[in-house]
Amino acid sequence: MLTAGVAVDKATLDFDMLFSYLVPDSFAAEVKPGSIVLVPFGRGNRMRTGIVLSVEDREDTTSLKSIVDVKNEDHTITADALKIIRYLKETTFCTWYEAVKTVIPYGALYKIDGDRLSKQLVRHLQNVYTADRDFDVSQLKNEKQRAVYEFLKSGYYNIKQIEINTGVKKTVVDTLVRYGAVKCRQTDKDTSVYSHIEKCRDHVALSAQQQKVYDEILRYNDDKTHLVHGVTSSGKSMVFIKLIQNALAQGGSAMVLVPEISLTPQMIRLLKEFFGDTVSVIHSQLSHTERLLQYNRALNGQSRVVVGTRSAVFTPLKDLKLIIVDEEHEKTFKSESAPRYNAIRVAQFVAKNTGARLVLASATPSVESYYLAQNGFYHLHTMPNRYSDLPLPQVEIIDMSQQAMVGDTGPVSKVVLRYIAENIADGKQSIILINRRGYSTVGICKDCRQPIKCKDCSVNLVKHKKQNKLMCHYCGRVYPVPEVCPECGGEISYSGYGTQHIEEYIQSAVPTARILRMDADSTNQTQSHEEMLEAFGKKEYDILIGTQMVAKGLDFDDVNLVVVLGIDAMLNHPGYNSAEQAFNLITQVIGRAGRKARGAKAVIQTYDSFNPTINMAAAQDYNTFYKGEIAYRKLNTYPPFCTMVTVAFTHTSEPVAAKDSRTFLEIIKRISPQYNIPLMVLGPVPFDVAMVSKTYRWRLSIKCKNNALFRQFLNKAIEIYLKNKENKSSVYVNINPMQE
DNA sequence: AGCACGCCGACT
DNA sequence: GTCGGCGTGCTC
Repeated sequence: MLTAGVAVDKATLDFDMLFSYLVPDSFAAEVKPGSIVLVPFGRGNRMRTGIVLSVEDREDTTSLKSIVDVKNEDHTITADALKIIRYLKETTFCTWYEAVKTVIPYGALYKIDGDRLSKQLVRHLQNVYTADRDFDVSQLKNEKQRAVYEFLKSGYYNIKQIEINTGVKKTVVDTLVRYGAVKCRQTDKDTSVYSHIEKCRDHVALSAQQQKVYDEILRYNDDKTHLVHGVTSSGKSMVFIKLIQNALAQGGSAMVLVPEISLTPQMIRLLKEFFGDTVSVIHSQLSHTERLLQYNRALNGQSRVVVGTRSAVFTPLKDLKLIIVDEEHEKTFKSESAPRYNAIRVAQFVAKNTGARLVLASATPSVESYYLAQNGFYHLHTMPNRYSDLPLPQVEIIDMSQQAMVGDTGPVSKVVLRYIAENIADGKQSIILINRRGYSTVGICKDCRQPIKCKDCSVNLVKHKKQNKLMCHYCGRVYPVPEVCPECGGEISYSGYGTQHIEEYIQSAVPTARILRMDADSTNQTQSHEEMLEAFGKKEYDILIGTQMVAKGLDFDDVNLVVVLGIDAMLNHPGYNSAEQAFNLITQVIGRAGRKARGAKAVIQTYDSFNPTINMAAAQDYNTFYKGEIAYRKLNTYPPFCTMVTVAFTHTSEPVAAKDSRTFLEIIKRISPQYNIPLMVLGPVPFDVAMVSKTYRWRLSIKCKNNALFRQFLNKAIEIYLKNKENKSSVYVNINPMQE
């Protein structure tokens, strides 16, 4: 009898497996790996969706339930996709269904409707409009019609784009179509803001430095990863373009992974300009429809270039020849929810499977990548000079305790305020980095000295002035601003500076400044991040104030001053890699200045002016930083000299989470001798933020060598833990987490 | 995660 | 006697 191995929805780690179901004869032709099926599940035989991962003929089929309904999308799981699903399951300790849903754009397309799977409303097509140039404009009746007609002369746009740009409703467009003034056609739905950019460039002129790196990368035909270490503004992007051209010329395709789509508009624009509509933009915000569309475009060879965030690594491009990971040090390439994969590791797996070249690039490579490159595991390519041969900005470190001694106690020192004013007077722009959003970062009672905390999370609430609310940055819960201390009735004093407060402070010190604030709160109001960056690029603002999102990959000609505020908190953050994170952030943001002109300046404010990390970042001295950091990692056995594995235990009761984590430690102690693997276990300890959304979190940190035997050992320990019903906490595993 | 089973106290 | 609260165990 024909049976299917099915990954079932809502299975949890403690009973996850591929469940075998009978394939009824009526479905025999339809059921294959990749099929979406409806299966009875559990005692109540309630219907659940599942995805078929394997089909086999079996003798003994007694006690198997049968598949009730089947749907096949217009794609099935490719052999490569199946490999990736197994890879995720094997290396990230996730469930089968989590792995499948991540790799393939399924799930929300069908809903359970009795004993049937029914397709939800899915639209692949949309109407786009353009002006008919042969139409006699004098026939148009009014101003609105003329405005729409003029706008549509520049290309094809959908209704939403027309509305945004002309302020006109659909009826006007319909009227124009009836007149014959505007032509309408149906196209694949692509809501990307970049969809209208057409191919307009072809020729790439490389500098000697760029050409050398390009040639070197192509010279090797082994399967080693390449690492390009190029200073900020060294012109890495054009090397990428030429590499992609090379891949396409061989009939292949290419993938570009970036940390965050909305913050890399310049990279996307560049790709669109060179490769036009063969480019697909993929990110986690896509709707299921769009994701499926892009997936199929890749599968059938319509898109040859994919640019996207970490999930784009799963795109099934045909004849993949090249994967580029830009800003490879960024922590967004690591997923912090299940499946907790690292897109760079997945890219290496994909590259190995497909024979594609993998190129990682950064001005500040992760310590791990650089170590591997230094030791011959990666090919290392360096670009030490800026493209324009302009010098890096001159960096000044301002000691805030010294400033305080001379009576300068503001959050932004008087020197910096003067630089800002001077820079505006010169017609130049400034970027100010303050890595905390909100207004005041802490409210403390003057009587009982207790900070005001979230009721559901163990973190201090942040005051947001514009909304006049206290907000929890962990769970998002919003509180009214209390008149007095909720504990003792004392007076509350708010302190600590977030982006909103700095914006207000600088505005009052430099009243004429046109300030743009960009952080997680500023996005969903009137402008998207893309639009904000575009407005700043058009010099509609003098100053860009923001969190770390202003540090990434931006390329503006007229930024001649960069200011780094509040970096001390980041350096003091617990975790073995806090120095690396701070070094990268400072170096990257300093690199935003002086990209097209001389005399650029950067300022770092700190209470710790002798801090070596700050000084090395100020000197843009990656190599010295790396040497110190790698020595520290080796001495203390931190990555890359081991793998850090967090095993987390979560429960609504803190003592239970604590007890269960201790129980797990005992299990590890008991069974590890049988495996004979090197291990170092730290903890259990509560997480740095012990409670999030009413759930307490404890963890063990294991230093190990992450190989198949270790994963087998850890799976065994988890199995023993879950088998004992006295253990109540949920457990999850995170391999090399980015924080904690 | 659900869901059903079953053991217990409470109540017409 | 039976209704339902929640602890427990199972899911092809």
